[in-house]
Amino acid sequence: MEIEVDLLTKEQAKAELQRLVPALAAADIAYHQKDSPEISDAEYDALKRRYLAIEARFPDLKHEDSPSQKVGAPVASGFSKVKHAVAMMSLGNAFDDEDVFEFDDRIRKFLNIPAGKSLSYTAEPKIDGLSLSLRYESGRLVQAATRGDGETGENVTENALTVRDIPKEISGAPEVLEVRGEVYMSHDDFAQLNVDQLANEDKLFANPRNAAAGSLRQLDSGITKTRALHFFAYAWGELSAPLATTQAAAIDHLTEFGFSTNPLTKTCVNTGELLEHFRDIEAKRALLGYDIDGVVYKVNDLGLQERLGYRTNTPRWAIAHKFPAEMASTVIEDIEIQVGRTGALSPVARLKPVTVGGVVVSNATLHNEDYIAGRDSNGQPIREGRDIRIGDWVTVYRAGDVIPKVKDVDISRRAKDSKPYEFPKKCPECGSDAIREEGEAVSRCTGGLICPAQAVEKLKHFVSRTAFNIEGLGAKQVETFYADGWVQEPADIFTLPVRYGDGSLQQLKNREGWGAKSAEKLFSAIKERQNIPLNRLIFGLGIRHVGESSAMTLARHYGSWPNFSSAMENARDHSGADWDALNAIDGVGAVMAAALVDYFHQEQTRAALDRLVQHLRIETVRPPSVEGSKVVGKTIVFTGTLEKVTRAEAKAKAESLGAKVSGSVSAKTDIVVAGPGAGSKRKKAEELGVEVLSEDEWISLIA
DNA sequence: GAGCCTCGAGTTCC
DNA sequence: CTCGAGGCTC
Repeated sequence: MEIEVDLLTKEQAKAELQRLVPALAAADIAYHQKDSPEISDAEYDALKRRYLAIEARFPDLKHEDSPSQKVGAPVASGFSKVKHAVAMMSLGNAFDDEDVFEFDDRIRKFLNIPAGKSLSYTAEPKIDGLSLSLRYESGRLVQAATRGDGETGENVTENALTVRDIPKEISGAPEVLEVRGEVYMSHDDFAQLNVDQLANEDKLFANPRNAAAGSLRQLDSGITKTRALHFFAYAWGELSAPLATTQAAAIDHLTEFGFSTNPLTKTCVNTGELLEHFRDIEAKRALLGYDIDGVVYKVNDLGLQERLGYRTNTPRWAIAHKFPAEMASTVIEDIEIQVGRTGALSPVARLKPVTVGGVVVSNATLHNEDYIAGRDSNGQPIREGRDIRIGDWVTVYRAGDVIPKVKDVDISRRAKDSKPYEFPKKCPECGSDAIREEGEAVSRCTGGLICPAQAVEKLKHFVSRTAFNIEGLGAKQVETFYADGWVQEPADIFTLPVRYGDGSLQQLKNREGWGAKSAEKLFSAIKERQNIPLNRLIFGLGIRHVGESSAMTLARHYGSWPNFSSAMENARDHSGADWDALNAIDGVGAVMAAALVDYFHQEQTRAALDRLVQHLRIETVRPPSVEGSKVVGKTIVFTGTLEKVTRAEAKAKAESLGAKVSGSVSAKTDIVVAGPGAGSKRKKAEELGVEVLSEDEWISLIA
């Protein structure tokens, strides 16, 4: 008899994983390579489910060749997936000097460093290539992974081994060292490559970055080897021992290990020096021989970096100062309206194709009605109030070097008979009224699920990578399946194999792009996702105002589906204990609470939900298991003046240890941390018998 | 009630 | 990546 996963001790879990990994591997080989399964699908599924459940509960026991790392993928992308031990984050951006000053101010505020006191940074060119994480164990390169979405990348080890700048072995480094940097191609090598491509009648690369990315992601590492790729190291991920105490010294160590590091890396003692170095690099830009798109600034002291920590997607201690974007002129040929999953009507400009920053751009977002009219949401003029019309000549650029945007309109070239663009009052997809609520910027189609555009977009969201992530069922497939009447709502996805059985396999096979293999894969992917973590389910429903992050908050708070759904039902009148509890969750306000509760209460959405959940086994979610933390789940109130750290820092730290930080003392408060000057809150805490700690006591508690 | 910060939703191109 | 809106802090 198996023990419930939830009741396993860590030792038991470890032993069981050791048993499950080879069993699953053997079954995999038997199934895929010998084509003769040795265990039934049901048995295999049960093993795998148990494996994943154990792994989910004890993430640090994750086995190197865990089956969870092999789910789907290999055939679709050709590369296996790699979960980064330390996430590869993106950077915040600065577009002008003012943004750089604000960056410095923010950091000083957070760390409580007065303006007079020196705070040094490193500054280095931001290479326009693709980031790569190299893992060294005992000095040997064991794995190279692309950034991917930051959490999970692709395993490109074979290809990385062919890049000359990447050492295969290093000495003097910590036992485990993940080196991060940028793979890029020089202008000369890029030009030569395109000459060769032309000679071989292969397609040309648009720019060096695409060429580098294309070269590194070759399935045949023999091809990668012929491409002149280079690598600059500038950061690190997992480390078994610290490299240094400052960013600059750590980079020096990377150089000593044998990595190329950028020669224009400089330590600056203030923002003035940062900007000076920025202009210096900008002046040298054209002579470097490789593409850069800005300069990266990082707080030099690694201890301070650690204190600053991370926001959801970016570190607080670094920023990318971008060069001004390249501009181009073109004509707006048409303005079309797209309908999103929430019914939002978004205008998109169809442009006469034009090259901007090495890429041909033919569409640009126009955001909303006001943006076209030349106003921002406060009615303030943008583009000096010039509106955008079909037929206008406009300047476009790629915001952050990615998203095309319309910068300005050339009124002098406007046709005499041109008329202002009239924003539609009806949904172009279903003809329902489009309503713009008072005080809102977007118009929304009122058709709900009657509107095919909304229905399809909701389905796309449901299957998307961050929601149900059903391999083999992407946006394209959802569109055809919807058009064919196969899938109208999420529940239909799970009845697909049942309703059509082998017949649907036959139908799928007859479709273009579908073979027996991919059809089987799709059905097994669907089956696999009948086990779904609560947070992914909540997010996948696509309830307005409930995104990935809020879904996680809710899942952690309620833990299980029965808990969550009954609370939503009980709160249906927007009152009562469950309603109050919902509103009391940190990050949930009245708007989100109403959206959630109404979703469960409204007949249509509720019925679709009931149809869906009967196919699912919803996995419980627990708050982050913060090993050794003594404050998990505790509610902390900080009051008075904190002397060692700032308020923001204390809050971030407490939350990272699984505590909830609140502003006022109540019976639910567990600990009040009181600095000098604490008054009424301290008194109230004492009255309520809540534990009161000094700042020093708090620090030793969490040490 | 204003002002910050974070998140959600929508978007492009390879 | 950007903008707008929601949530929280001051």
